[in-house]
Amino acid sequence: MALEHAILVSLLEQPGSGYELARRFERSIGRFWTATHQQIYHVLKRMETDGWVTAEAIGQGGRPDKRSYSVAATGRAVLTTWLRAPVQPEAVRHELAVKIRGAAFDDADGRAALITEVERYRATHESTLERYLTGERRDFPGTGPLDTRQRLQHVVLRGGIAYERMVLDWLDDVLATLRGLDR
Amino acid sequence: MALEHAILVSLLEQPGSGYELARRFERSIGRFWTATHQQIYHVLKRMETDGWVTAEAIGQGGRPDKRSYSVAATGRAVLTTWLRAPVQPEAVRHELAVKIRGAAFDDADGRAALITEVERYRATHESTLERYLTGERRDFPGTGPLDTRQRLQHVVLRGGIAYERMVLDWLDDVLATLRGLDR
DNA sequence: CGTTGCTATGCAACGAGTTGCATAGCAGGA
DNA sequence: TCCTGCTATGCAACTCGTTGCATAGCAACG
Repeated sequence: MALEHAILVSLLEQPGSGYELARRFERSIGRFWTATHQQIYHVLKRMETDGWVTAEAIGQGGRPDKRSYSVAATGRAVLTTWLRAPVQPEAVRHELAVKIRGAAFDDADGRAALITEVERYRATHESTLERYLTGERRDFPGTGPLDTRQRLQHVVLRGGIAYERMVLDWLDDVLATLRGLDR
Repeated sequence: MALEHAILVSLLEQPGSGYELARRFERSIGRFWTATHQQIYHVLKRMETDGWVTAEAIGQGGRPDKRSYSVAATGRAVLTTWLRAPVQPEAVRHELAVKIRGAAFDDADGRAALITEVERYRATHESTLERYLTGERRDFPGTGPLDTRQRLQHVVLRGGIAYERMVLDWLDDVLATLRGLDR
């Protein structure tokens, strides 16, 4: 429903091929909107048919052609309309929370396994936070004024950083709680 | 893939009908796993066929029968296996973040509309936080010891509270940033 | 020289989840 | 009395998204 719009924003920031978009979704955009390359190719095809984007084939010698996409006037209009529409409430899916409540119906062994899992999970969030902070130091060193686009990118990144810090604090709380149960 | 497990946890906490489950998903469980009544009825049927849950028909005079579900031994075993499996990384879908980055490609009018939207969005999160805090005061007043289930429910609720507080802080940051652009 | 991995795109099949609609009786308010 | 809303379940059609697989050439490593 909204992958189209995430793609439009990404292509406005920088035109590119489906493959390049897929890589951006693994990095920058993927912080707040995930998508596989399949889904991206599929949606790009439809967007091209509907005239939201235009494609330019770029030959590259031996390799298969690259199709570089840019946003067309129709796509820009669609995006503007969407931007002014109400924000839909997010569909929350937090598997770990389900597991924690489920741990009440498992034994001490199961809870020990969950503690190990939470520690592993915590480590991935810790490295995510590191990555965000590295990116922030690189892109927003605080020297010189920022334009509109950069200021908006920065505030979204700050959201990601705040989220990761909150998660890490909560996971410490979870670990302390789990460890306090079987003792 | 994991709605089954959320249902199993909810039914272990308290057996009930599809309708009752749907209402729980609007309230308690829905904090970290959303589902419509359609999806719940569908999955319950399959779980019954697979022997994960058993249903008991409860006649209610004139009204259609209620089918109250309980977790069977197979279902408990399935849940235990799942609880010990690695936690899958969450698929993030944060529409507002896409809109904020997209606002760089809209004009001042569009950004003014976005500010209004963010304010409305902020108000819904504020009332969500209020609801959580009210529930916390009611269910965990701090008098007397808690059993395992309650302690786990409380730590999940604390996660929800921390999340809402983080969101509110971030939305203030977003509003300040948006207001700083066109001035 | 073979294996691995990267760029680059795509099909086919499936599973997950939403939306609209339908039924049916009861309770309560305008 | 009519309308709204709640309990209680379900079908049908659709969209969204994932998974597995396939192709194809090139570069780098051992």
